[in-house]
Amino acid sequence: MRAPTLDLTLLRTLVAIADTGSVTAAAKRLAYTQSTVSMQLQRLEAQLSLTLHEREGRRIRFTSEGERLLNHARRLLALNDEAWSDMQARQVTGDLTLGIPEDYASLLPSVFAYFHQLYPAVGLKVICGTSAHLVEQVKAKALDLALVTRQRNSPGGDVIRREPLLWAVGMHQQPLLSDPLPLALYSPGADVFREVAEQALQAAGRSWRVAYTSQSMAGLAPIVTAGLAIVVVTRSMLTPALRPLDESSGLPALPMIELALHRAPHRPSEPARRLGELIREQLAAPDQG
Amino acid sequence: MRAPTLDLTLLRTLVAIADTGSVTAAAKRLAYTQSTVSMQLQRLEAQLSLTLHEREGRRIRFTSEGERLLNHARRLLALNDEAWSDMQARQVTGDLTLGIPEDYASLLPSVFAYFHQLYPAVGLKVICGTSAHLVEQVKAKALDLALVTRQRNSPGGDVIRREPLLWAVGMHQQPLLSDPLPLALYSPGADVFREVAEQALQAAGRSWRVAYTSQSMAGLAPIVTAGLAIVVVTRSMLTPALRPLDESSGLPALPMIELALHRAPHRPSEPARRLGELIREQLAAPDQG
DNA sequence: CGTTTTGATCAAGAATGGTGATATATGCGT
DNA sequence: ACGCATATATCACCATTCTTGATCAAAACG
Repeated sequence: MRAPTLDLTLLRTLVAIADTGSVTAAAKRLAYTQSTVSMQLQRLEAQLSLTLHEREGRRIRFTSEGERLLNHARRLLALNDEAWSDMQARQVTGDLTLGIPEDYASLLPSVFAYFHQLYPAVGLKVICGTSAHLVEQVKAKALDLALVTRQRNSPGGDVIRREPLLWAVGMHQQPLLSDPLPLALYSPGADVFREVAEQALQAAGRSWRVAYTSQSMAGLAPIVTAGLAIVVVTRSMLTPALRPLDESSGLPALPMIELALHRAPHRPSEPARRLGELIREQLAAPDQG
Repeated sequence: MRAPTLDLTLLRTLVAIADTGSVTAAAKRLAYTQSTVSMQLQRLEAQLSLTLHEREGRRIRFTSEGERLLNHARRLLALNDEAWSDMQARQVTGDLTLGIPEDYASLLPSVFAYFHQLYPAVGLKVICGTSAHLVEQVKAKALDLALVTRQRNSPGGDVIRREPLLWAVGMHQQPLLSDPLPLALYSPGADVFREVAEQALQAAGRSWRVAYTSQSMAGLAPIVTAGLAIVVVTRSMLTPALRPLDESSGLPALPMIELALHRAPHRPSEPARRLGELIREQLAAPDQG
């Protein structure tokens, strides 16, 4: 007496029939013939010695046993698919270099951790640089992927996420709304942040001066928290030391910027595809209003 | 490209190999030949294009992929087995009569609910009576099962559970320890409770009188809660209106009684077997100290 | 009504899975 | 070191199972 074991293939067929509502459609979806699906359904019923379906005219109706088995089947298949893709993921090997602007680093550690869990055999290297520079390196195939602020003049890549730009000032400082406005600028979007800010101010009839510049937010932090200038940041770059300014500050609204993922021009390696998908999934959700 | 589906049969042998630590032992357990199990393992590896095991000498070692798949396999098989037995349970049909002493009814409603969930197609009838009477009816095949207090003179049945007997008195009453002790007796154990109580009192050199009798605890409740007599109950029969008396009351300790399940003498019907097993499982745990 | 679509059934061929026999390797005792 | 006992891998063969294309019946549709 051997242990009773369900055939997941048959359960998948059952689910397909339920989803599509017809044997023929299920066959099409599963790339079987109609007769195969018909017989699979019978086989399943025979194995369980149960009646799973009835017909009223042409339409199929599942018995209560059928419905019940469908529940089991869906759970079982979900687990199967998860197991399968997990096992396959462990086979993905190779090396992979991703470029990001230094100031986006805070966005990604959880993604890296998850990626390493899924693909432990992939050697992932991350390098930092300005968006413009990274895009060049991707084109030169020095990088597999780069997650950058989308440049006006290099519109390639897929938009992963839109983020609002904000004016921000040191947490305990009053906004410095003097004229000209003292700006601190840095590089994550290379010139994008600067262009955007200057356009907005110009349109609002404000004058400004670039009081400080730096390669990264880290370099500007002391100046900004000291209240000597205001910066432009994305929402995800806000730290406890920064306070965003809303419309009541009188500063012009800023447009959204786009995070774009650039892929090397040749056919992407499997690891690169996977990481790309993961980044898209993980970063897609928030802030696209 | 068809949806990738694991073969649960192969996963089961994988688990068997892991459990037993050897291909041959796994084959024995699963009633396959050794060669079959060996090939099944290879087939599994081939389907996943993965190496799941290595050998060090004779001993088998699973690779990290193998271990990982084992986790998936165990979960998948657990779900499979649950699904299978659930589906099979729905096929169990028939009628079934269970006898219980009225005062055990409180013990069983959750069991009945669970039973009905598992075996919705079984018509379950419950009848009440004294333990002695129920045992007779089982012998006469008028009942399929009876859960009774085990009688000294009818020792059949399987012991499901042992329960301590307790002296109890109305919640707000002082114990009536007058001499002779006024007892209220009723029938769940037919004469068992009475015999046991009287023996204990006699051994302790106490005198007593049977102040009240009734067919069920319900009939005695007013008298006991009024403080006119003390009763003997099992722990599971305690209600908020009853207060158990411990050794400090000076009453002699009472022995345990046994709950026994009697089955009709002919081969039990499938529903009867199932309910019997369920009762055993559900009632087995507590109070056997 | 005739037409079309859908599902069931059947026979046949292909593919898969299990078995026994056999070869090979490992561990163990003398 | 040698041989024996036990475990595993491999192979060819056979039985069973699975899929398919063809065919038929029944239902929907106009």
